[in-house]
Amino acid sequence: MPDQPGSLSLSDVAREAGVSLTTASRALNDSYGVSAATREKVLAIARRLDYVVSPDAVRLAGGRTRRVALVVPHIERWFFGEMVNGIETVLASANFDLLLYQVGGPEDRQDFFTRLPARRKVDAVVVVAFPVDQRERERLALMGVGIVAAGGQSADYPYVCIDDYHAGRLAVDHLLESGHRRIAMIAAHDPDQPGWPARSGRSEAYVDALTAAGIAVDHCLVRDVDWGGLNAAEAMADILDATPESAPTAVFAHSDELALGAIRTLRRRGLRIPEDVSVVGIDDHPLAALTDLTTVHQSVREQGEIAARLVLDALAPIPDGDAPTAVTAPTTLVVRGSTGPAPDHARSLAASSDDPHPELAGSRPAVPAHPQER
Amino acid sequence: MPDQPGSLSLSDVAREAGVSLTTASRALNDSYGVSAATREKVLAIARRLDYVVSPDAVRLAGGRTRRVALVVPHIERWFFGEMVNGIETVLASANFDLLLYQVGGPEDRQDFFTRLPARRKVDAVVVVAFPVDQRERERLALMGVGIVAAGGQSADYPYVCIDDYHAGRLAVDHLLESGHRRIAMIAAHDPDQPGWPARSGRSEAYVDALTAAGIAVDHCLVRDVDWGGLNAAEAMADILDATPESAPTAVFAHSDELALGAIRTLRRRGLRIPEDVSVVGIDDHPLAALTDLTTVHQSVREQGEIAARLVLDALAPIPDGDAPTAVTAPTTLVVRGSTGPAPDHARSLAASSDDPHPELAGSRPAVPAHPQER
DNA sequence: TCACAATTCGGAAGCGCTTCCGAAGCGTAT
DNA sequence: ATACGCTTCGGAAGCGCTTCCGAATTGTGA
Repeated sequence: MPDQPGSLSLSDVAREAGVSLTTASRALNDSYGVSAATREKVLAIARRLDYVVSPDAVRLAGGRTRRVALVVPHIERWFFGEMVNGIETVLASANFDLLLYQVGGPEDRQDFFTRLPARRKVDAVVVVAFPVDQRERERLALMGVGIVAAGGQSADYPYVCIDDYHAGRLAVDHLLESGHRRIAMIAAHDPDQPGWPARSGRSEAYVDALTAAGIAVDHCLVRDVDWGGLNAAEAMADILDATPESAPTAVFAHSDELALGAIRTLRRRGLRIPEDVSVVGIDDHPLAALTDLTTVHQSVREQGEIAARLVLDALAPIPDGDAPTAVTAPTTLVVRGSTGPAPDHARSLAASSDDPHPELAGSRPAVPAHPQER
Repeated sequence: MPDQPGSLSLSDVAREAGVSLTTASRALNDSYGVSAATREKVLAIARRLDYVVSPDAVRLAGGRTRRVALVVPHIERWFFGEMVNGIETVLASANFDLLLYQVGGPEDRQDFFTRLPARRKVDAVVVVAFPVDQRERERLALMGVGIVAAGGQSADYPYVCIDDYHAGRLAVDHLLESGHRRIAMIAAHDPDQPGWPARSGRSEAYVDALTAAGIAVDHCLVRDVDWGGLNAAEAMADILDATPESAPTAVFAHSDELALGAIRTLRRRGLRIPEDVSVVGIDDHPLAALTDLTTVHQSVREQGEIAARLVLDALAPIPDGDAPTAVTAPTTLVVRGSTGPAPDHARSLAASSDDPHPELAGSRPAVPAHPQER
């Protein structure tokens, strides 16, 4: 069976150009050992005939595949999509193809690492935001290709990620500086991703920041939920229920999506944001801007681009010794309308133990805090 | 250069098993012309040696690539991510690999269709939610492989999509039934996707629904913006500014993200949702549930799965004549908290021409309309 | 003018696999 | 016992390309 209907081969081009297969090949690649004249002739013919090499043949004959595998948990989630976006952009412009492997649930995962479907198919693999354990690392090694981690730290591979601790501090310190003392935290772990370390960096930041401010962490204010806004909403309700007399005046969510969930619950309880409680997330999800959410910005797309460059470096014929092997992307606090100063009475609370927000039920709506709105 | 470091070839397996290359190959595939005994032996050896075929060699020798190209505009957007998710899931379980091509802006597009980077690399291509024009269709045809369209209607290829007109009617009729007469519409077109027809189906529905209700469409209430929540927010402000004495009591947004943008503007203007104005979107984006947005649900993931099945059908050795060539996925109205009955005075308006919402500036916040909250 | 080097090119092997076709090996009917 | 058919297997060609190595051509210095 021919390579593909309608495709012609290099030998066709060679014949047409009146040169040998060898020369044609060289004209198309090497460009050494071929005179400029013949090279031009071959190229012209190739173009005229609309010739396209067969990547499989190239590969078989000893070349690289020019393919890289992308292993990503949930392509439909903004974070991963954005990451893939960045990776695709630079890899595509370097003429690499992307093989997408979605490895979500535990079965997927099991299957992926045992079958190793990308084996013999790619020059490198980038693992997006997801921790690989020892056993999985060994399987991956079997592929015999370079590996880079994007969106997560890794001791074993070159990686790009943010400093989760720093991001957490930015968020929590912002709350602290606004006078908040009772700060809740909603952390999340992906149920499919046991032991994702990123979260713990953010949690650590929370603990440290409070401690540094002389505040004891109250475990009634902390929840760790499965990923998802709805779960965060529940967690928020939980926290509120657990602290009827000492509700938090602020909440630090590990991600914007969680923050949005928390906000829903707060609103439904008649609490105003930010007058009654401030909320801060992490990510700067596009919807954060839309919902006026204060957050910690990270450029996921750029991280993707960097990851791709890490791949390219690793694949370079003469590995660049100076090429970075680990880069941490910057994060910055973006203050929007969901955070504000702590309610006055909350500062001098601790004595009165009745409903801290007796006036809320009938309170007036938030004054539009955005005079700049067009 | 060997196929890949550490990989052994079929001939290694054959030698080890004491059979010929031919037999080994047959044992691994055909399973015909080989006795059960030898087949088992070969399979056992292959397993023991951890043998993996070289897909490139297979391909070269005449097989299929078992790869399909995915052409998608913006992988980071929920809709596309979800679609890819669905496609990946079924294609992966059919042992196909996915080549991802992100074709966003016009340059990308130009480049993709002229270079045709997927040429000679795949057995089929699925074009996600994006209209290909005549010239592009011709280029695509050059690839000589099957093509299916996902998330958009196409006269030329098998496709799966929703009935945009129907979805639009569901949304607008819902508004109408709630007594709204002044209904704004925020449509969006992707600046990178000239002439996306989906939108027009939704717009048509708007016009038809109003007409059927005996309402003339007021162009002051309609805006067509570039894709994005922020743009929708601006459009909403525009509409409000343009109709100081006859503000809409409802808005129909072509997508949830647009709806969220509109909501932001409404809230900042001190308007309550749904007491003062109702908002309905389309998609049932995960955040719609979180933000209590009434919307028209579509299962994008399922559409992806269906698209993948269309691909599989097209690739089947004996094409199934009964296989569907076009399927439209169902849509259903999901009523949440962002829509409600039209304000009383709006129904008998038309006479008084002063500010229709004089009391809004100091109005009370929305009563939590969700007693079911956990 | 001749020897020799550099340049430009072609022959052929081989990458890992599938598959056509023919060769054994075996059983059964005559 | 001979002939024939079926099953099981191997040889070898070929998929489209790269690359080693040697041949032909051209140019250079003496």
